[in-house]
Amino acid sequence: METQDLKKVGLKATLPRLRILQLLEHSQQRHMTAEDIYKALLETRDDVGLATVYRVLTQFETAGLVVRHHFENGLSVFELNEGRHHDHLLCIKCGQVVEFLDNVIEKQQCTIAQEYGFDITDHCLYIYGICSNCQIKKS
Amino acid sequence: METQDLKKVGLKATLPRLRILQLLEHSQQRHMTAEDIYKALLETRDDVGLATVYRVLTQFETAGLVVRHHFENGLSVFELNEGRHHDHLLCIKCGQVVEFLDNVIEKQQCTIAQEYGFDITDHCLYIYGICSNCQIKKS
DNA sequence: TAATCAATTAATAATTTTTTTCATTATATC
DNA sequence: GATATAATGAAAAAAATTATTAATTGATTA
Repeated sequence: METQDLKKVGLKATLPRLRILQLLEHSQQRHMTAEDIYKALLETRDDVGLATVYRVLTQFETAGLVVRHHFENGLSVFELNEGRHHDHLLCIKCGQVVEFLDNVIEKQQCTIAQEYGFDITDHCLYIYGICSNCQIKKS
Repeated sequence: METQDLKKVGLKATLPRLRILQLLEHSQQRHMTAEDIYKALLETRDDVGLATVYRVLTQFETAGLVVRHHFENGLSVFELNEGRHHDHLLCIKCGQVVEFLDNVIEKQQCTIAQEYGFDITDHCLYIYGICSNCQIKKS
């Protein structure tokens, strides 16, 4: 149950936190902006302030429940952290997001970091393109 | 001369545009925020409004003179586009930025895009870590 | 189960980053 | 050099995010 997930990371199980966590778990979109979440909660009559959404998401991030990304439009999007790291492939037409993990790339990143004497802490790779669907319907 | 570079892409050679272009070409930092540029111009008494800086950078971006990045703090940074694509390695302590290009990774990205039926248009890879300098002085 | 207390929230204000508007000024062309 | 047009600066507006504060909620204890 979500209440336990929150307790585990030292956060009180409050209504806003539960709702946001549930939303991230069950929403169609895996990747949501703070605004997305705020609106979704309004629709289900769970009136949670936008400031609270931001605050909770930041708490979730530091607690490791959630991962924050900056896709190239400059907006922050959040996704549930389900343990397994992955990178992203994004359609610039429809916004579809595909997650993938590739060993060749993962390894090569370590090699590169080493080469430059860096102690790697994190990385993110975004590939932008046009998905097969959007290729068909010519704009 | 920079005047020609601007004309070539269909932009009038105005003072603000020349100054910003020159700054990007000759500054120590290759990667600057709009604010950075604004401040640098103030220091040299070239009074260019912040709004103009943003406007010009956006024009430069669409003209292909400049590339815009969103590093993981969410800020936009701009760098001169000198033709050769590259990825970035960033020190999270001192902010140092290293540019690199790796064929293994480049090729693998195409392979992945293909695999998912995407027609790849662009990509960016940011590796975050601690540079050798910052590793020595323990925080 | 009620009382207590610290943590959390909503609401609002404040910040930060970026974009727009519009009157004024500069640029390129003739 | 005069003129038409495009670009600028300043200020205001928008958009995104963070901080403040008084009031409420959830957890704990009696």
